[in-house]
Amino acid sequence: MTEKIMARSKVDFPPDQSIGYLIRATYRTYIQDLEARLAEHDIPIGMWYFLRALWHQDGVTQRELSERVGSMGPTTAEQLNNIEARGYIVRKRSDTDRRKIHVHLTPKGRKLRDTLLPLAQRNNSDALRGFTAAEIETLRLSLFRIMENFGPRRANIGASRESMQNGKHKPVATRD
Amino acid sequence: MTEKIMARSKVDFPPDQSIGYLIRATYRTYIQDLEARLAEHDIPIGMWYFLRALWHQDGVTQRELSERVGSMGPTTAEQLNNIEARGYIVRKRSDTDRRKIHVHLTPKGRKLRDTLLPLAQRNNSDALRGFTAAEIETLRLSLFRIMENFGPRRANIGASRESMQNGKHKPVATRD
DNA sequence: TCGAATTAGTTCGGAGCCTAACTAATTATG
DNA sequence: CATAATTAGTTAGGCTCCGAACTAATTCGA
Repeated sequence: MTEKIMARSKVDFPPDQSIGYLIRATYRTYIQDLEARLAEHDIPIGMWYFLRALWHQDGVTQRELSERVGSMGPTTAEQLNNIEARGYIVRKRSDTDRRKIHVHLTPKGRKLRDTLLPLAQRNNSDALRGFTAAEIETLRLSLFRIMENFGPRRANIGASRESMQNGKHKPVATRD
Repeated sequence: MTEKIMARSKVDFPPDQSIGYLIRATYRTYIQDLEARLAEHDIPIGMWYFLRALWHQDGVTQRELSERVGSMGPTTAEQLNNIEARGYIVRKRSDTDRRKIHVHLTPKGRKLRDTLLPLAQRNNSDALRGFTAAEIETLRLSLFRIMENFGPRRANIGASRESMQNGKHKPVATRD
């Protein structure tokens, strides 16, 4: 009764018409779903991205991991501490450049891949249930374009340009 | 040199081909951009969503705010504490139901709207630079469909169905 | 070659968000 | 009407993530 609806006053820009709002909401439903799936295997979401990157390529440095996962140094360090404590990885100082630390999966960590990677695939295909291949490609391109619009230098946080397998990716403002 | 590329072995599912990964990456670029814009006005991102919801409709309860923003009770409580401490809102226990607390903007809080809301609009239009209206609509529908796929009961976290102004929204699995 | 700049990683502190467990008020039910 | 179930909000604690400031190693340039 004390509610005042200001909606139509002056500038009306309801939250749910903002693309940022939608992206956030979509992200949250996605992440909560994934979190629940991983919880069944006792894997905190924070570890997930790093394990995933390591299954894809083993032995990379922490710096490279940060880039691939899209996280900052401290986050990477912390998660690697957790993952190491569980015995999924070992860290080896580089011989040629002693600043660098290479991260290697242990057999235990490597074994996880077979049980956990299908989770990501199911999560993925569940998300896209009912989408045609063309719709998926359109969506992917749109997300790429948004990332590039937000900050060209950041557009490769989540995925590298060349990952668009069939180079249909329209190069938007490549910023030489 | 100690790197082993496992990419092509067995199940190859590179991170950047996962839609979840792309959504996460897009969300992160978006949120970091918004965070930076808000920082110039000394508004932490955590407050933003609640202020935004209150500018849209004032005097709602904390419960309603939680629903609109898509956050859980404790998050709402904490952010409202912060916002209240800054003098942007006051909380009033309901007379008719003393469990409820209605949240009201102060003049100070209301005034913020004029300076801050345009930020959201700029953030929005920057994100979508180069998109046609049709492309935007397609993207919005895709995000809605993903949310519904992840969990029908959650699909209204970020935006209510009727917010799709021109009812083109294909009702996917409306759950009776 | 030696000091400055850069690079890799860590430590610290804090923001944001959640779940679990709680209190208080209201509503439903026998 | 009394008790149980539900609803609104809070408190406590944990996970995720980041920026700032730091150490150590390497590279650059005068």
